Amino acid sequence: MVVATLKQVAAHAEVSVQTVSNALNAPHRLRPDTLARVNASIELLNYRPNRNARSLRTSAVELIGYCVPSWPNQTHLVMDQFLHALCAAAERTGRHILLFTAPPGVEGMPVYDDLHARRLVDGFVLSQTETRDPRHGWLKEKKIPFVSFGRVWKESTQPGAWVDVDGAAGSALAVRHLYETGRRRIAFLSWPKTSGLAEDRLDGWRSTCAELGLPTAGLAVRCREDTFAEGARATAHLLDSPEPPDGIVALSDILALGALRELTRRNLTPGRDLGVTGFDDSPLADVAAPGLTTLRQPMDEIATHLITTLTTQSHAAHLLHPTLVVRGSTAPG
Amino acid sequence: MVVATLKQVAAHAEVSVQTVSNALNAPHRLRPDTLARVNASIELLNYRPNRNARSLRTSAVELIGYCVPSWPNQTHLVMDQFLHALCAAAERTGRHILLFTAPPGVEGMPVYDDLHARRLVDGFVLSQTETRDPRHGWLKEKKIPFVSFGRVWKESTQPGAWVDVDGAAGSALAVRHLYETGRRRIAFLSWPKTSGLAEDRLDGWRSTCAELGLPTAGLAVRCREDTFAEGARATAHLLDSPEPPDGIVALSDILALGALRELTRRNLTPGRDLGVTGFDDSPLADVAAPGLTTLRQPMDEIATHLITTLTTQSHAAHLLHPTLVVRGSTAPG
DNA sequence: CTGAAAGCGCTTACAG
DNA sequence: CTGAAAGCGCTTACAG
Repeated sequence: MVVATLKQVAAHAEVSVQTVSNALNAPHRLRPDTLARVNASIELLNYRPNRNARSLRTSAVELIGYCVPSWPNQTHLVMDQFLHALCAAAERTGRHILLFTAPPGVEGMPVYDDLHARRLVDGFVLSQTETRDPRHGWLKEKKIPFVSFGRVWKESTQPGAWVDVDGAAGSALAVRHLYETGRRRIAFLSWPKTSGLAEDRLDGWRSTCAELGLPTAGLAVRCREDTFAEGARATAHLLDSPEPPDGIVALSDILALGALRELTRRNLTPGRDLGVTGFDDSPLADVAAPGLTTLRQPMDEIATHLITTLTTQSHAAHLLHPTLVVRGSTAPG
Repeated sequence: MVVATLKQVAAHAEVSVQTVSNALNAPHRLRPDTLARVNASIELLNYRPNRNARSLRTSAVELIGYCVPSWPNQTHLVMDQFLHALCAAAERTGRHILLFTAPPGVEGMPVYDDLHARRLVDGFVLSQTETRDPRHGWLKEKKIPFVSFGRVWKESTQPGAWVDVDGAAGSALAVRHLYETGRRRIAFLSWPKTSGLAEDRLDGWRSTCAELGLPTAGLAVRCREDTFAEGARATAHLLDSPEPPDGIVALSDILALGALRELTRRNLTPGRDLGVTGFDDSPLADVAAPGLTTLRQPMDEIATHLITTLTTQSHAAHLLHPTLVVRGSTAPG
């Protein structure tokens, strides 16, 4: 299919190519009648500006790189939600998302560098941020634009802009909700200490319990990995203790589902006998009987902040708040 | 960050830009010593070819468009697997995936057209193919390159190339596996008739049951939507019938999980009292107690075929085979 | 095997 | 308000 060029439109409208370019990029510079004539030609010839030519000239490709994560042991159940939100937010600014794969950590950085140097992307959205994530410093030093979904934890400052969801606030919402439904011994299912995300959410649980005068000693359990079996194992451990909990805040929907499974196995009814909450409002939450109360991340808000922060090259930091989606797993006890 | 250009490399190596370009794109044309000198300069100056300039000249962007799906009621639990495989396959040919959003059906076609006309992408990978999907014909008529993941069902021929997984073969694997573990009344949980995917898998169930001399009458249930609750409802209906089944092949992991829930609710043990299988090997399959036997789509193979078919512009059709992943839900009865 | 030149389709100062 | 010209960084026939 052959497409019209600026030159052809100019010839058709009997103006210079410059004027057609202005009609597109700075219409206020044209006299109304000229603009109308040019627009008519554009319409008639079904003209679409060649983005490569534009990018070559302006050295901006309007493409944002995003590394598609692949974890062997970790499932990303809300990735489709995130990607859709990110894509929609990018499109609202005339941009698009370019997907790529790269090894994790610093080993993947040459891939980022290459994509940027070859002008395939203007910058990057980072996610799956890890403790002392090496990517941020690396990109900053190379002066490659980026924004991070997730903080580099336990650092007062971190290189570059970031957007994140307040995990401690999430735990607080969960604990208070369980408290309001009558729970007084609320446990926490966590991940290994290496996860900053886990520490943040754990802190929220601990401080909120303290505020409400609830016990925490012996009620935090570390799971080895984010699996159903680990959630069940940790729950079994808690239930077998001398003073079992009546509420469980789990760090993820998967751990929470593991907890639900263990309850069911012991003929306990989630919601009635024990309140359970998860994190992320993944599709799982709706699938589990009797529905999992969970913390939803504001995906559209996250995506919008990521894109605007990246494209304005601001060094902003946005800490957003999750919301609690209440389902059967925390029916009043 | 300022990057070196071809011109600068040429000056440094004391050759013409043409020779540097050849060193990159047709190294065999250079004398070995010239090539070595040019490569040394490329290395030294850390030269990376500007892709926009290249694309402008060759009018190929090496980018493949993929529309990120968003369903209100349908969860796509293996999308991260699919996207990662697709991305990796594209990169093996020096290409990348560009993500975009578009309204479903024919209303979204102007978006596809625009992306192609503005040279943001060379072509498209279509997924979530629907019965009489209007996109295929539309793209073909516009001569926009594409390949479809999924057949336009119930048509002997369809516009363009496609790759798909044989759903009937999947059902056959599931039925035979259940048969081998002692099941003799195998039911099928389906979707509404509008889904070609559902009809394909249903047919496989029906014909394999016939081959094995198993009954099918009254054993196929249509679920209204792909939810946990619908799977449970259909299972309840089957279990309440005069002749309840001893095996269930579900059209999706979600329906299968619904079935498992209903079994558990009735104090039946999946695997022991009834065999249950799903489709897709989503993360759910590993999460459900006691593990869901399910049909895995060969993601890497799918992705590789999609990319090579699209980039070679062939009109190939590839029907791939799923594999059965056996877990506790079909433990011998 | 190597080089000079044209051109891909835009945008951007700069004149008029 | 409009236009002629240069140039973004490559590749591609075409000579030599």
